[in-house]
Amino acid sequence: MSQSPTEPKERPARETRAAGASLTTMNEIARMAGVSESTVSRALSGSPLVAEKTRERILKIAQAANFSVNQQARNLALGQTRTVEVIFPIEPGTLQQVSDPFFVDMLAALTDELAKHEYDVLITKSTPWDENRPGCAFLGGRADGVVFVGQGRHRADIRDFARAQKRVVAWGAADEGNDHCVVGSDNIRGGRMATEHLLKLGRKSIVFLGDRTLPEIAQRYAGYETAMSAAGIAVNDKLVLNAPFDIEKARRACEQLGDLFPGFDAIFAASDMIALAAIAALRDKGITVPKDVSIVGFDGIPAGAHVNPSLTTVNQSVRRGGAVIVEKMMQLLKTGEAPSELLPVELIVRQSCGANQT
Amino acid sequence: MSQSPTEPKERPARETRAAGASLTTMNEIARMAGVSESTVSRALSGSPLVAEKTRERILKIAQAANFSVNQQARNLALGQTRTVEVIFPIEPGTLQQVSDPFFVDMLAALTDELAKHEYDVLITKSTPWDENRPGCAFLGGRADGVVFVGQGRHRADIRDFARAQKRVVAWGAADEGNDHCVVGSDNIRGGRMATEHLLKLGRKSIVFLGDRTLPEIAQRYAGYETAMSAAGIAVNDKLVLNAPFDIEKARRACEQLGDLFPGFDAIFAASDMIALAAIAALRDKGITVPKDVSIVGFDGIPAGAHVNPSLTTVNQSVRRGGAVIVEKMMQLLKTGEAPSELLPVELIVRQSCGANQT
DNA sequence: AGCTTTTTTGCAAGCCCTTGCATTTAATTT
DNA sequence: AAATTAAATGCAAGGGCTTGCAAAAAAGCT
Repeated sequence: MSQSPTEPKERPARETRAAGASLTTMNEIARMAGVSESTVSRALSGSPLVAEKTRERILKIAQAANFSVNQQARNLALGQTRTVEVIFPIEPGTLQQVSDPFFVDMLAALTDELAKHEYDVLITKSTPWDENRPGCAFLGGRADGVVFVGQGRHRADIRDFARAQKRVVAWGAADEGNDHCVVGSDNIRGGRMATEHLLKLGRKSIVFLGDRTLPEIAQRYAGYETAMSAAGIAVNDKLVLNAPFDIEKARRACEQLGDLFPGFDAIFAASDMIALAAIAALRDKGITVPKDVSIVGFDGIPAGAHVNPSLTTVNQSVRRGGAVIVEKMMQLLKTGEAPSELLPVELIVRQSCGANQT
Repeated sequence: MSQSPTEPKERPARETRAAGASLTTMNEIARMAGVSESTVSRALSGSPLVAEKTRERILKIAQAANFSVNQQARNLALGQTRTVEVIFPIEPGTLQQVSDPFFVDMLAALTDELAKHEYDVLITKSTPWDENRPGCAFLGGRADGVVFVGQGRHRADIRDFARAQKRVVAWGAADEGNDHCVVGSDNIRGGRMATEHLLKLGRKSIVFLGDRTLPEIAQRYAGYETAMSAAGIAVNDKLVLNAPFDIEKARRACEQLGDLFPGFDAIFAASDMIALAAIAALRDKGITVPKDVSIVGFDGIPAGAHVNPSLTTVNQSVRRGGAVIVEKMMQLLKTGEAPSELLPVELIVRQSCGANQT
């Protein structure tokens, strides 16, 4: 029995189906239910175009067959992904910095908020402008938008990227140059609050500890500077020290504090982890916090309340930040644009500044 | 000019293309290059079936058009996703617990390792057996496999899930009952090491602090028990205290320690965060660590080295754990099975146990 | 130049869904 | 009961890509 040559020959189905994945397809469900694929699709997606009786029957069958629709195919058909990519643009090689509890909290917040909108979260370390890894998932059509958690040194890159690809929201320091959406804490104000608090406690020689090449930190520094000059105190360059985020490196950077002492009586640390490192370094030299030196940190990490001395800090509500970022993203996805937003910060006074001696 | 009715009518293309997404399709590139879609596909994927000259031409055009292939479509065609879902099966509502630096480090490790294999990472909070959120992405065909970071109270659920869906790797306490792949630290050994260390320092009344309903913690407790009875000391039930992971709650749980004192002279805390909370709680009562009470924690969080007193702890290499998990997952994806593995732990002696008085 | 062999290309089916429109079936109306 | 309207279903095209196989083009031989 030879088939006519124009008739397509039966081809053995490629055996590609992943072992654990949904074994059934809509097609099979349709066959089982004795209806067309379209009806199954509509039944499952709650379309009013299908009779209630039919829907129930199909639902039952689908359930029994342990079926769940293939989102990949569904999204392709719908021209969406229901996924947002979250990028941590940090130095390649080490993700250690992420240890900073800030990142987790942010990630948790983003995950929660996006889940509310039924969006998935795709995590990436490689940045889109990374030479070696050509594309981020967003560009590969695997995400509807991108969130940059922190702009770090990549501010210009992010700006360019955002300009080309729309649908970008970044956490960090807003900047007139951007026309993309940036959500961030009011770092300037936070820096000022911290510094003013130290000044109010009678401290005069305040060390600034942080990497000012990072825009967020630069802003915190700006606040510091403002407060100092408002108090009529000239900033002493010797007291402005570079300290990286990574706690190990920060600890090493803080070693020089010993030599400086007693040239200063307070520290404003650009992050809580840095504050922790500084306290440890001072302790090594026999310098006591807050007796000899007052310290204020920045971030409000949970552990800050439980260390000794407990950390006075400028708290940024990461939870809130995540919520706002997602809000902006949704707006962006819907309307095509979203304005930047600055989030308020608050000073949490605990022991390390010396205001509360317990 | 009327069209014949059998001829499909021109239909306006649905305008679904996301604004920022790859604007071009292979089709367009093909047209630009004057070749067929297949040739473009082959050219871009490095097939040897295409002439080098043609490939270069196409590559150039694609580059100029800022084209990148739509992974969603590609993966659909290939019957894969190149994505692994990472689930944190923690109590719904709060992801706060994730603040525990352990989770971030783990996530970082997983992301890094999976990236090496060119896999993406999808984060989920909702578990597959969650009533309200019917399916995890894996079941929706959006991932090739699932990693559970911690089994928590869901051990049975995870076991069932793993049995039904293959391609599951879990971090946590291995168990004879499982036939799925579990990677975890040697918690029993770690618990024993910590306890033995305290005993060696001459401590006798050792508090165990942790939630033994969690299998990982139960194992750490088992190690504690073993060490105690090996030393000929009966475990005093009054000294076994329930403390949750969350640092705030742990702190509250630790408040009762004050009343117990001086009924004990050491603490083995099931996690570093709990240890931190305990130290803070003791300090409130005027009890000093390590003078009055020795403490050993578990995890090896980075900040542990920099707090006061610095934490003696059982360190588990999360980095290593992540690498092994991914290794297992790859094996699972390839061969369909992978054996469980137990990872070694090490004791890091610092100040909180009193062995090192600086 | 004519034929065989090897390279390159293109065709079209398939991955698993969604959805506009035509068609069938059921419910109403006169 | 016939005609009209409404409700439920199916058909087939389409989303952007891959790939087996057939067809075309180029290369190698005699």
